[in-house]
Amino acid sequence: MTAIESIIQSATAEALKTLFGADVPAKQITINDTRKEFDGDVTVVIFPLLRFTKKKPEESGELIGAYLKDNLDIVEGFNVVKGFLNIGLTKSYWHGVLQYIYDHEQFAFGPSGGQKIMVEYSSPNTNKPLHLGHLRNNILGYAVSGLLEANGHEVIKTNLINDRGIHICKSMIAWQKWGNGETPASTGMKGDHLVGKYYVEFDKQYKLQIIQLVAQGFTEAEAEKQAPLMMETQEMLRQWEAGNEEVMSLWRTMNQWVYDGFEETYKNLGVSFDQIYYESDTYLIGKEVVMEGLEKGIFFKKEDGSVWVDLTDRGLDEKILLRADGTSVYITQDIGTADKKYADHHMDRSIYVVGNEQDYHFKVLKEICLKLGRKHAEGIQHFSYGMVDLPSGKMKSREGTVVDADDLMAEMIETVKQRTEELGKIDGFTEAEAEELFKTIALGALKFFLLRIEPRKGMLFNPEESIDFHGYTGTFTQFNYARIRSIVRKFESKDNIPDIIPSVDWESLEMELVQMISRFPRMLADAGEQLNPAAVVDYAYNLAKHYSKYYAEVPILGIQDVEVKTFRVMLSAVVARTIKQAFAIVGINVPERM
RNA sequence: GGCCGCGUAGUUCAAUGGAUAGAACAAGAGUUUCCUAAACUUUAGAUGCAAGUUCGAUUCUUGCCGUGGCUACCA
Repeated sequence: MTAIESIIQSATAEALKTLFGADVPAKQITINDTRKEFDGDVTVVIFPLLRFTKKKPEESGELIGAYLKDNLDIVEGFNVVKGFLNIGLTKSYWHGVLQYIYDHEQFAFGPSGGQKIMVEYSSPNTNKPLHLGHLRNNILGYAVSGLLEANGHEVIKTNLINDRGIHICKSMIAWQKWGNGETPASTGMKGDHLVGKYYVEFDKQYKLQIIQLVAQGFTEAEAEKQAPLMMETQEMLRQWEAGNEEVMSLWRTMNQWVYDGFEETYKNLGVSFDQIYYESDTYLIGKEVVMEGLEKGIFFKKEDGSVWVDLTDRGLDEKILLRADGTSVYITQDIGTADKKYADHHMDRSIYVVGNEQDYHFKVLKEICLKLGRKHAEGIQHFSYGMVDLPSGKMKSREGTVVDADDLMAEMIETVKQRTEELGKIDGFTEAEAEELFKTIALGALKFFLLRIEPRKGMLFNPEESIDFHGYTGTFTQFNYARIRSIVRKFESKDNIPDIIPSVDWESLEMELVQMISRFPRMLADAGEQLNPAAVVDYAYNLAKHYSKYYAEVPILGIQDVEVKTFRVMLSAVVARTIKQAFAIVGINVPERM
């Protein structure tokens, strides 16, 4: 089905050619949806065309409008307001659109055969559990992946686990000293939380040592370096790099606890990965690449033996790639991982879902890969999103204001349960069905809340608002889906839904709904191009909102006329399908009853 | 200091350079013999400041003010 936009664009270009002898590329012609307060369905913006028509806006509009009416049988009429040519399309055109959409369930999705795109998201450290910030990352990463798939791209979802380095050694040291052999099994604690507990314990004890040392006359900086705990941790890191079996064994054990914990969280969240990379596997590749660059003279060595890259010609600074002692820094492993990812998949693009605090890091990474002449360099794209703040301010682990991901999900489910029971919404549900409903609503609320804001922007997470069920929420959208399903079930219990949508007169709300649905493909394409799941969520909500008004004002099953009733049910079914599809793309489920 | 973002109703968010800047929450006033009231209707309320480009600027440019991030041999 050709989009109405391009039909009008081409015809307008044709009109300009015929009437004024002007060659204007069809795509340059601006087409808008006609604003509600004017008559018409689509609008051609005439102002930019005046230099071709050499006439006043009104006159130009009239001439082009007349041409379109004469040459396009789907044009029923037109009017010109200032520089805007509003075009009304025939009823039979819209009826045909609706029938087409009804028949083609996948009408909004892009054709397959797009690019091969890797999306890396989540990428946690293994020293503590996931928190609210990770939640935004995971939900965005999953949604962006779905959005790209919906646009016909092949997506490889990956997770790069940051499983080595000083942070995990801190948890290990603390567990050795004060853990008393605790395990997830012995404590009943989720593995990631158990390891996180010892990370916190380390920090506590470490601070005490610093205070003591400062009291003994050391400066703060000296104390931080010389605290026995820190010395021990650094020694452990050296032993890890040397492959000390005892250390490796503890490392493997504790990391496994964390992986098991993460897996549970991912499962509850409903996100997944096609491949998991571990930094412990890739950081050595990074070192090799750096040495390669050094040999080729792309990088240089300083007197102390550290290796650097000079990016001043690209407007950036010099950046260290290997420490003087030969150990790698953060970007070292990223260079290696980028190589490995490409060797594994040969993708066209590689998207990194990482917070905007690392904007500079990814600029540097891309420049380095470019300097190295890597084929994958151009395809590196940092999907940068803003931080999540709380009403009380920034989340700070030191001040214990971090919102834990598992706790948050559990609390939201509990709130949904209470509210749902109060409203008597689960009469006739089995216990399993009820549990599933609570989860669908709670996670829908959470995901909608995190996705509704444009990724680039920082966001405020207000716990009370996030679990609000009214207004601009996932719950409202789900509710309208469930209402439609209820109607369709009732209709189907008595009548069959035909293949052909009855041709009846439309209410204005029905016309609005059809037009909204017809914009689904364009919305998906735009959102996919801009990597903006917020647009998808916004679309689904708006469709639900319009339907809600329709539902309140227009009787559906209550109407006598069978044709009208059937039409309304079929239109409703298409609305429901669209809401479900839009939500599914960004990872939100919908309930059949609620 | 330098670099990169962001400033829109009381609040949280929208608006490919297009018409009278949209929602939601909160506040006020209403709606249920009828398909799920987790609903609907309705009132009031906003582009930080100053220039510039343009037929037209919330959008693009510059300056100022405010705010956040980066500016680690942390990740």
